[in-house]
Amino acid sequence: MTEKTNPSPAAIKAWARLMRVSRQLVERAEDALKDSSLPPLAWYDVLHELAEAGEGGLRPFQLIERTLFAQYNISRLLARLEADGLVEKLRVADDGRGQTIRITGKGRETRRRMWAVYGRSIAELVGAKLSNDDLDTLSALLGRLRHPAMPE
Amino acid sequence: MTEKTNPSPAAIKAWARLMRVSRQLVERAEDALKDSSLPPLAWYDVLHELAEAGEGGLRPFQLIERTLFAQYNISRLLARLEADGLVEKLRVADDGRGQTIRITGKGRETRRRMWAVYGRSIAELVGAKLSNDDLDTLSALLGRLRHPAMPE
DNA sequence: TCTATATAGATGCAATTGCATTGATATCGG
DNA sequence: CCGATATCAATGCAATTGCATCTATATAGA
Repeated sequence: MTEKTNPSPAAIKAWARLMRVSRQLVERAEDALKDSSLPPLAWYDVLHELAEAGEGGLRPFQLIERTLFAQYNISRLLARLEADGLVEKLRVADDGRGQTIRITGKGRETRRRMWAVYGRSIAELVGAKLSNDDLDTLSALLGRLRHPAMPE
Repeated sequence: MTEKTNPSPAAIKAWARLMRVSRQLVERAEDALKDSSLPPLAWYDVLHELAEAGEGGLRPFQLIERTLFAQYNISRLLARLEADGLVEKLRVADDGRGQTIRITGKGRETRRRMWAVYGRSIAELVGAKLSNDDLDTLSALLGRLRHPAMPE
């Protein structure tokens, strides 16, 4: 009987901090983007993955794996990105069900402008608050909370 | 010129981990509640604050301060909680604009049943992954990322 | 007191999310 | 090759969120 069902005070506190801080940081980063009339973070996440993927693009299900967004969410987010001309959908030869999503020049440009704001938020909200050593410690601790199947 | 506008690699990594891990943990906790046919985490947050507040209850704006939910969000969440009989709204004597929200017996019971599931999630997702020392370290690091005006 | 401004909370409407399901192709077992 | 099952992606519909605004009361200042 090793299964713990009641969390320790230390676990509860760490959980509460994690919930609060992450929510607040997201909110502040979103606000910064809005203040610059830029799209929300979710768009950045997708554009970032697609930019890294290069000309080969990515299949929607690969984006789902990388971003943790729900399937229907990616489906509609891609529709919006396509409507804005930030990505293009390409039929893929070897799988009639699927498609490949590729970032466009305009998409790269939008991502670049978002990063100018988003990166500054990260620098201010995290980089300016902890030393690099502490940041590494934090990354390591968070890494141990990942689900086994989680990427990166 | 001390203002950093570009985040260090360590800051980017910590940010990315924080975003990913927190999203994933929330999702897993929400799933656990759903699997038990219980309301979402947001309800727990509010019921928890109200339970701690006791019979005196809390004003909606106090809930906003404590939970970080948006004003319109609290307004409608409270309407749902009231419709379910989990809280009651009381006119407050000294401020005609406001009201006081008090948790009901049914609300306390619902909170209790939610905690049975939520607490187990915390134990499994966090408590079982890190030692108490590491949890304390994590809490301390996250604490330094809080916005100055953030409660707790 | 009277007007201007601030605060508490609700709400109309548009956008997004969540859920369940569907349509379409792929793959597997016999 | 054929039917059963699995995978990829889209979508109808309900619920929630976000934004802007609105109503009502409180407070501050002339």
